Amino acid sequence: MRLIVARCEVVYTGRLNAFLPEAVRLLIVKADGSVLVHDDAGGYKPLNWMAAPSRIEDAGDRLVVRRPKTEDVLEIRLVDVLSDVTHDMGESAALQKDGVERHLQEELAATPAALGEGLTLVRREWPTEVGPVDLMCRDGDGEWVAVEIKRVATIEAVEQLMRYLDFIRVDPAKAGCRGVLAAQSIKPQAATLADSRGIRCVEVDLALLRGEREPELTLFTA
Amino acid sequence: MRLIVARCEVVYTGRLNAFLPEAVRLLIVKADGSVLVHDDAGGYKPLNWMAAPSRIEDAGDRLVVRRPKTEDVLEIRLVDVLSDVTHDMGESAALQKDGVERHLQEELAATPAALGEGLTLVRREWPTEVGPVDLMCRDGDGEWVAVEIKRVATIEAVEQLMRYLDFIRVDPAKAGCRGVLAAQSIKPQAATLADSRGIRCVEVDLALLRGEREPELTLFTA
DNA sequence: ACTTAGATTTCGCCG
DNA sequence: CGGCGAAGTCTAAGT
Repeated sequence: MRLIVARCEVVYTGRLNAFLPEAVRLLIVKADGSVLVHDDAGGYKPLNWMAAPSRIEDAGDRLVVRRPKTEDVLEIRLVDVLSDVTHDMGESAALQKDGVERHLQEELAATPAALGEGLTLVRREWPTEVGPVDLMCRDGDGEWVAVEIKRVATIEAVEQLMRYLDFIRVDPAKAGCRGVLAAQSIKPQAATLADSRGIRCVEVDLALLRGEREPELTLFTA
Repeated sequence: MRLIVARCEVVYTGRLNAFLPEAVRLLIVKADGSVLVHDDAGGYKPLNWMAAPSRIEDAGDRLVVRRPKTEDVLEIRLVDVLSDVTHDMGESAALQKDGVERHLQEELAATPAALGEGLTLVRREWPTEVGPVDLMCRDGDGEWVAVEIKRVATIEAVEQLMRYLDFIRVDPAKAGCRGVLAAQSIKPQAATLADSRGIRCVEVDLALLRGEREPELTLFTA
């Protein structure tokens, strides 16, 4: 990894055109060819960048980064190099995560009643012609219930569930299938659309779900 | 900006939990308190990070970054510091972009006739219950026309426009409202779906639109 | 290889 | 400040 701190000017042309006037910035050239231009503020997104794979042309006072097979070009004019060091970073190690949508699905699959009275799970990832439904359940009356799960539910989630329902209901045995949208957070306009489509919304909390199952678990471990 | 290259272990807890096993990585501490943990490969997204504003606790062999008012905590255990330098970056300079959807919308708002014979603009960002329509126009016969604008139009764009139309047409005065999808590039599947939904597709070219109005208006033609 | 959907999405605008 | 939509989205998984 090469780290350059320099007064520079940056031009990107490709899917759009972008220009950075002369200023002091951090340039990162990664081992795989990725190039990042960072400011001393702002979020994690670089001001400008080029993804790997790339071909880098280093003319000393000018770095030209091209992405093969595309029109993308990142051109960095180095006006004043304040620092230029290279580090060998050796072996890497992958990130481990917990708490993403899949985990919410696991908890709800284990406790479908949290989504409504008398709900029982039939299958996770129930396949339809347009993709898998997160949970397929039946309610106390034996009616089918398709559940779409999101961490944050937007209008897109409602449309996704509607697509599934359209195909599920083609089967006469499931013509009365209901839809439930479950999420940690549901956007108001998503709720509005869901309502107009006859889809019920349920806000759920992952920590709470895990906490609520704990007593049952202690019954067996005690 | 502080740049640390170190063998380290990183734990994030907040919206989810994430863990990075011990390895050599680049740590960036920006002037505004943002902290980024970068690997020597991969895109511009850090493996782990914390956005500003943050409070940083530096115990030498341990950096603890907290985000006030949230539960977010980023904890970095420094096992072996290979480099630790700080640079004063001085004044910043903002990024200038050209060619995004907004520019396309501006041009089409100024020249709605490019979308069809006799079209006149009524309003940009016309509000509906499920979001704003990019352009609301009327045609030569006085009929309403809702326009959705994209840089690249996919099936999603067609569904988005259909969503708007469903709500717009509830008003009897706009029951005959037509839909037009305008984009620099329209995916074949999107065009097919649009056709089946009675939505007209128009491919437009930003440079051409500008050329028709003011030949030398773009940022980087000089 | 291409498409689909998630993301600690981030970012910017507008209320 | 929150909601909504775009993004050079990126990225990983399934087909």
